[in-house]
Amino acid sequence: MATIKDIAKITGCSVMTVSRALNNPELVKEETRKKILAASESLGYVQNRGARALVKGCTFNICVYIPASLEATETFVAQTVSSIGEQLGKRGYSLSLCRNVAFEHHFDGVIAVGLHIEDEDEFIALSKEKPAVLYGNSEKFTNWVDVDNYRGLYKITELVLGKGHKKIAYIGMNHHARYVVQRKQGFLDALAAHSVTPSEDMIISTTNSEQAGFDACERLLERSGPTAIVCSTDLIAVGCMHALQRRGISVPDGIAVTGFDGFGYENTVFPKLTTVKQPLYEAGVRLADAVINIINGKRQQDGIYIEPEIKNGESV
Amino acid sequence: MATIKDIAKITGCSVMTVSRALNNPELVKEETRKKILAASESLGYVQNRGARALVKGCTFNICVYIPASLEATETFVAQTVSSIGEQLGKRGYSLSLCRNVAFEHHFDGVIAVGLHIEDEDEFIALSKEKPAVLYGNSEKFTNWVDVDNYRGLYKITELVLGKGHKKIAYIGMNHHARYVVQRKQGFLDALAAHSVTPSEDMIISTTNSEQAGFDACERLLERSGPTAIVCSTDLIAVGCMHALQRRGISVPDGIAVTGFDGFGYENTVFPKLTTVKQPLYEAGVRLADAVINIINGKRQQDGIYIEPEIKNGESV
DNA sequence: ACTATACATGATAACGTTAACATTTATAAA
DNA sequence: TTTATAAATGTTAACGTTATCATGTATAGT
Repeated sequence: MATIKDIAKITGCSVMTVSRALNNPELVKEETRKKILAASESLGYVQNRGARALVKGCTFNICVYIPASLEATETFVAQTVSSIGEQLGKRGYSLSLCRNVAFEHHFDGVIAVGLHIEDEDEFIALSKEKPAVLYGNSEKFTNWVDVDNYRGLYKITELVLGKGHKKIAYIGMNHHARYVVQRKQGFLDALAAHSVTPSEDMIISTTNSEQAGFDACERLLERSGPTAIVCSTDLIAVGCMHALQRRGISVPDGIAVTGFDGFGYENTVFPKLTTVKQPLYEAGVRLADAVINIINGKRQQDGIYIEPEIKNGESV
Repeated sequence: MATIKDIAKITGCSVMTVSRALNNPELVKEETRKKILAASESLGYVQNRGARALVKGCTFNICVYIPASLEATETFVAQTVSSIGEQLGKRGYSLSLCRNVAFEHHFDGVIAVGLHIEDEDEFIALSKEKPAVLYGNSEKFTNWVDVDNYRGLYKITELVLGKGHKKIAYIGMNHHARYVVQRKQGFLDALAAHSVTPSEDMIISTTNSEQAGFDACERLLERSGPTAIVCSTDLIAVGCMHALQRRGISVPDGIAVTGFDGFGYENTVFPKLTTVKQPLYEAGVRLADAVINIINGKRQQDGIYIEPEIKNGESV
């Protein structure tokens, strides 16, 4: 592998001039600079990040932390990681995936994906020492990027309301996470804004699975008579649609159904599910940019909400 | 950040002894070693990979190459990347995602995911200089890891045959990739092994989408009368099932359907789709291990086929 | 006790790069 | 011209680690 020494030898100038020509070209006379750039090109020179990191005191490596409880291959995790990786690559950074809080690598910054609420304080402590960005919103900490789950559900609920529905059920999730609360609140606030009073027995909390959606839907059909079911995830919505189909209730004419996520499942049901698409790609880009910006001395940012878009199917 | 110099100062020995205690503990007297390890622990020492890389002449960074034509967020790509990342992390390596052939980072090895056949030669040339592993099989190159698409389709076709089906249709793909051919061949060979002659008009090639599956199924129903449809992907299978449902043909009693991929869509149809699950997690682990093994001087390996498992639904 | 060997540790230089300061060369001001 | 200033380039040391060679200290064999 060619080094700046090789370039210096060829061009007859010092390594320092070569270093300058490559990193601060404005400090080098045009003639010299051209000569050096040409030599660099012809040798296929690639900067040795290890050496640069050593003297600069940074690593050009970003740690992506994912709690052990989340599978690396889960759609949400995988797509976010891959998107972060792409953006980091573009900006000259590499990525180390960490599955436990004992960080074994040196890194210039951390991105936490799917952080548990219990681990938030520890993460905040870490952020005092290193640039750290959180995927997911937080009240204790401003440095985060998140999909606006509240707005997403608000928007899709408005869409449902716009079709004239008044008896709207909600199938939410029952685990302890901020987005669970926020999605539900988006639903409730949209109803309130349109002066629709939600009835207690039309709001269900369950786990995020097709089966749970199926069961919840059955319960809804037995005890209440909704004309629309707003689901907090696509998996739940898919379960719902099967339950409806099984009873011969057509969608959307009998009952309208909506989802949330847009990971692909929305296309596999008939009719296609109207859902809110999580902009995971954009989230990855924003997360990567956010850490790098902080590393480069930009002030810690305020939380960024990415507004998700509605993906129209034919289920409303 | 603590360095081995700090540890040396505390323990009163030389940096070299510290380095040895951490990397080749058997070369250091137990008493000294314990003292050093304790100091290392208490200082929260983490090895500086940049410095180590510099003197060792390697980077502890692996390049993951994905052609620009593939989205980083595509399920297949994202899950593979994330899984590779996890395994690399475990083994002390970081990862740089590259979207073009001009590698801008130093790296110890490359993993190519979704390499185009046209780019194979270039990749082989690269593999002469650096450890390189290909995801996907190749005839020109032994260093690959792949899901055994042939076996997967062979197995699921046998499953269908085992239920007594003789008139079995196949909906394959029409783009230029080895796995496309291999899946189809798996289907054909399984039929041949059971002395079933495939009829020309029951073999269709189309694109990988729900709509394409739907259309292909309609065509099949009009001109031939299959009792089972083996699909080359889950998306296609899902399209098929909708077409059947639309015509009131029950699955599997009217017509049996199978898929391939297992990315989650198999659970979103009713009845659940019987499919072949691509072991993407395992593939990622094997790919990461393969590069690292080559880096560590193990002989270039022979191609590894990972046998995919059938995931039983209720569609056969 | 005295060498020969194994074991344990230390000193030095090197990896490729850049920061900090030093020097040279060119340009402008007097 | 001379001096002051700016522009361009060079020298040296340092970042944290390990390879290599050198040295010191036990242990065993005679």
